[in-house]
Amino acid sequence: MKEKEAYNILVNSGIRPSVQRLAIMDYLLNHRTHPTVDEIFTVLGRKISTLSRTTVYNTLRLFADHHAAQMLTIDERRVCYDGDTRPHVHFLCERCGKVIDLFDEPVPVLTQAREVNGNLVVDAQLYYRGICAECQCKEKYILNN
Amino acid sequence: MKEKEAYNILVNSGIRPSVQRLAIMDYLLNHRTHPTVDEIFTVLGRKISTLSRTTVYNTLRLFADHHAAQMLTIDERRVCYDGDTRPHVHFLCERCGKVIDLFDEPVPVLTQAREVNGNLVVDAQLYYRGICAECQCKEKYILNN
DNA sequence: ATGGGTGCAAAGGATTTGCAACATT
DNA sequence: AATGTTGCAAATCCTTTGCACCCAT
Repeated sequence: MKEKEAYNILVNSGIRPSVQRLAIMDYLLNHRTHPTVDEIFTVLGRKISTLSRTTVYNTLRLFADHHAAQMLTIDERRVCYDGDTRPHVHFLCERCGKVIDLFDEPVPVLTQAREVNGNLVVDAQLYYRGICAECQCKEKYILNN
Repeated sequence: MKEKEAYNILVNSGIRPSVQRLAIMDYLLNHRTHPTVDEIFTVLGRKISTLSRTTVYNTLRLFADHHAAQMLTIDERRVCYDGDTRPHVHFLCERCGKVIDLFDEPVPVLTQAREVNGNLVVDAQLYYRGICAECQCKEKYILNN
């Protein structure tokens, strides 16, 4: 079933399915860790031994262009991707670098392209930055010891 | 007056004013182009001949950490900075790479740190992406000729 | 056989690091 | 003297590019 899901998303987004593209979309759907190119390359490269970094770069960009995935530029160092295309807030922990989904925060919903001051808005992203619950715990622990 | 403004922002933000820091803050206040490190280095380097790229990197990061300027990660290729710390939307044109301020769009205002699901939110950024008015014009022109 | 897709190696660019020199208190 | 700041060069890391090969239609 799960493999079917990746296939359907690609076809519905107008992307020709290939072995690599299906594997990468499948990875996105099953790992809600907001993976980077490198994470995907490292993990999938073990299964598809010929997989190249270039293909991962090309594929993820293709997904983003076709709105089959969200490209996140919240981390200043590297781009990461989210297979969940529903609008939601992303939180970056400045300590550990983790990206967390926040589904209960209000987001500007952009169901279709919208005009603002003559500019055509195609995509919207709301980013929060701060310190995640886990890292706050660690810091309190260190202070008390 | 203008130089005073840069000075005041630094001191009020708890940043020791140095020649370089004042010049960089002054540049930010007088150029609402969302400059990159390279833009600032190139322009200011002509006045302060010893200025180094490293210092520009360090200084801008310092400003962002002290909330004396906003760090924008809207462009996946490079970080840029905004001297205007009022909350507002940033629009990136995917054609020409320009970043435009949108002050009339609703933004989640974050006057102070806020807790969301145990995570401490310190900063919020709302980014729009699309095609700017100018680039739309150009494209229509090309289509009709 | 044609166009799209992939992989490799090299190049390109942005950012960080290590360290010595310098300024400021 | 001590601390914070700066500058240079080298290193690092992410991403793109050019090109040859391959696969499917």
